Amino acid sequence: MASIKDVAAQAGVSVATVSRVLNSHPSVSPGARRRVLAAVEDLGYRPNAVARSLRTDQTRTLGLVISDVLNPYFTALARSVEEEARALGYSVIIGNADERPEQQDHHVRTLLDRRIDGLLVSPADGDSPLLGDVARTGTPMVFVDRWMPGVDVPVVRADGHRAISDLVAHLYALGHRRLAIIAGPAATTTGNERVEAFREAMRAHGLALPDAYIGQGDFQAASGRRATEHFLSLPEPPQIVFAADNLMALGALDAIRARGLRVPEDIGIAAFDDIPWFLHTGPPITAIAQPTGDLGRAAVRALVDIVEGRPPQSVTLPARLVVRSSCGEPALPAPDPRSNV
Amino acid sequence: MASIKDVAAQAGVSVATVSRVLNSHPSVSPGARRRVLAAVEDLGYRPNAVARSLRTDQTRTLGLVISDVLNPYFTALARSVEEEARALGYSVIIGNADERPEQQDHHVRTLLDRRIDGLLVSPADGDSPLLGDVARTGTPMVFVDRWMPGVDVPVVRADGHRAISDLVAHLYALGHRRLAIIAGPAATTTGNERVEAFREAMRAHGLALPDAYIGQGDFQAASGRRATEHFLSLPEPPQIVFAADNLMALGALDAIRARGLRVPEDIGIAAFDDIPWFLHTGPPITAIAQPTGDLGRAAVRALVDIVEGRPPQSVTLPARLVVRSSCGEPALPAPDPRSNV
DNA sequence: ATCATCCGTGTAATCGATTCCACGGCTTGA
DNA sequence: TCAAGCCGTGGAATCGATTACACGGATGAT
Repeated sequence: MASIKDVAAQAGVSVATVSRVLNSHPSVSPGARRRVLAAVEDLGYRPNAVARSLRTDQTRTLGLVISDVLNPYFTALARSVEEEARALGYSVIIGNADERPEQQDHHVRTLLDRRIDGLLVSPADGDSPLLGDVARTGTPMVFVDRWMPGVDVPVVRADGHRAISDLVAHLYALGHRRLAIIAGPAATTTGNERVEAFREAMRAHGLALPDAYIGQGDFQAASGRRATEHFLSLPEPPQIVFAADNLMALGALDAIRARGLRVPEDIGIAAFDDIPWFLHTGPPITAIAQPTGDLGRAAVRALVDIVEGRPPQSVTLPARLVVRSSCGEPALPAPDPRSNV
Repeated sequence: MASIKDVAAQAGVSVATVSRVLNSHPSVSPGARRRVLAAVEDLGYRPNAVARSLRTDQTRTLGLVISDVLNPYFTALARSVEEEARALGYSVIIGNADERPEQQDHHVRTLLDRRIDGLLVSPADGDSPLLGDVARTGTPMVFVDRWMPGVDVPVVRADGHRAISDLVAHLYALGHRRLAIIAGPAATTTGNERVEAFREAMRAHGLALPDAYIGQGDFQAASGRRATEHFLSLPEPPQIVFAADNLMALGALDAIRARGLRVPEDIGIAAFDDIPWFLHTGPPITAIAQPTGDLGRAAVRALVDIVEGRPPQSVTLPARLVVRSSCGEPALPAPDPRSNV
C-alpha cells in the first residue's frame, strides 16, 4: 500500500509538503498542491490512520460498550450513536459486554489500548473498579442509560418516573390492584430506579408492593421467565407483570404461554423499553418508550464536548407511556398506539 | 499514560528488554523479567496498540460490515463473529451500512485506513466497485450471508433451497395454492436466490408464481408493508405471503393488521430468517432458520485462515424450516416449535 | 589453554505520519 | 539600495513500539 513517501516521490516534493496538502495547510503553492493531488489520485493513496494516530495522539474514534447487543434497545442506541459520531467526524468501536462485568472490562481495556479518544459506557451489573479508575485518569467518558454512583462523569439517560406513574394510573384505572415487577439487577442504576418509581407510584394509589411481587431479573429473557413462573405459582398471583426491560417481558410472555394462560384476560404484561416488535406480539404490549435516538445523540455530543475541551452536560430526557392492549382494553384508546421510537 | 520507556527506566533495563518480556521472548534473565513485570504492574503500563500496529503492520482487528444493525439476524451474526474473533485473539470493528452502498463504502474505507487485518462483508444492494477493488488488492476478505458475483473471495452462507422446498410442501399440504413472495433487492444474492428457490419449489408442486405475486422489497419493514398492501388489493389476493427476511415479514404483518384481517385465517405469513420474536408474535410465525451462530464462527475462521496464511474455505450450511402457526395449524405439529437459533 | 558458541542485553533503525525550524528567494518599505 | 518580512519548501525530530545486529562474558569442547 502506497505511503506518503511514494506520493512525495511521484509528485517530486518532500513528505512535508504532501502532509501539508493533505491537511490543507495554507502555505503550499498551487503547483505543488496540484502535483500532490495528482499523485494521490494516481496511486490511490490513503493516509495510514495508525501512523497518524501515533503522531497526533488522537484516533478520532469513540468506544461504546453496551450491555447486550441482542437487546433491541441497545442496538437502536448503538445505531444513533454511530450516526451522530459519524456526523461529527468520529468512528465508533462497539464492545458487547453481554451483561458480564469481565467481558465489559475486557472491552474497556482493549479500547483503551487502542487509544480511543473517548468512552461511552452503559455499565453492566456487578462492580467494576476499572471504570472508576479510567474515569479518574482523565479519559473522556460518559455514561449512557445506566451509570455508576461515585464515578464522576456526565450521565445521559431517560427518566422513567413520570411514565411509570402514568403506567400505574393506567393499570389502576383498568381495575388492577395486584401489580408485580420483574426488576433488573440491583447493581444497575436502571434496575433500582424502576422498582423504586414503581413502588412510589403504587403507594400514591394506596397500593403496597409486597416482596413476593418483586422478581429478581438480570435483564435477560430467561430470568423474566423464571420470575413469572414464580409469580404464577403464588397462591394469589399478580394481575399484571411489569418487566423492567423488553427481554424480560419476552420471557414473561413465554412463561404465561407455557401455562396456557391468555394475555390480557388471565394476566397482563407491560414493559420498560419500547421496541418495534411490541406492536406485533400477541397482544401488542403496553410499554414505556425511551427517546433512544435522542439519548444516543446527546451522549455522543457530551463525549465529544469533553474530548474537544468544551464543558460537557449531563442530560436527562423523559420516557413516556405507550398504551396498547396487553393489560386490557384502555377506556379511552390512545390516538396512535404506535411508538415513534 | 506510561510508555515503554518509563517501564524501562523504572526497571533499570532498556526498552528492548521490556519489549522482550512483554512478547515472551525466551532470552531474558529471570531477574530482568521480574523487575520489568514489577515496573509494568507498578505503573499500570499497557502497551500502545497504535504504536505496535505501526511497527508490526498488523492490528489484530477484523472489520465487519453488515447491512443493517436493526435487523436481529445481523445482530446475532455480529455477536457470534465477535465471540469467535475474541477467542482467536482478534477484535472486531462493526460498520453498519443501513442497506446503503455509499455508507457501506464509507465504512470499508475507514476500516482500511485503520489497517484492519481482514474484512467480513455482507454487501448491501447496489453495486460497489470498491469491494471488488479491495479484494483485488489482496486485502483478506470474506463474504458472509450475501456475496457479490465476480469477486473472488470465500463465501460463508446458508443454503435455503431445501428449507424453502420444505416450506412450499408444508403450505401445499395445508391446502394453500396462491403463494406470494416479497423479494429482497435484485442486486443482492440472497434476494434472488430465495425467489428462485421458491419458484422452483412451487413448480415442483405444479404451481406457478405469477409476477403479480412477486413483491419488490428492500429488506426493510416499510417495503414489506407496501408489497403486502399491494397483494391485498389484488382481485385475487394470495393465501400466503412469504417474506424474504424478517423485517419485511414484520411489515407484512402491519399491513394485514391495518386491513383488519387475521393471520392465519384470512391470510398466512412465513419468513426467511428466524428470530426469537417470531415465537411471540400473534400468531407465532413459521420461518426458515439459519444457523446464524455457526455462520458467524465459520466466517471468522475463514477470514483468519487467510490473514494467517492458511488456505481458506467457503462454507455453505443448510437452513431449516421451523413450522409454527402463521400459515394455519399443521396436520402434525412439530415436536418443538422453538427455534434453536 | 584456546576458540567457538551461546546467552542476555543494549543500540539504533524502522514503521508512516506531523510539525518545528531553517533556508533561500522575493517583495516591500525606508 | 538594503534590511526586514513573508512564503514555499525541505530536513529532521518525534510518537511508541519491534527487532536486527553487535557486544561482552560465561560455558563447553578439544
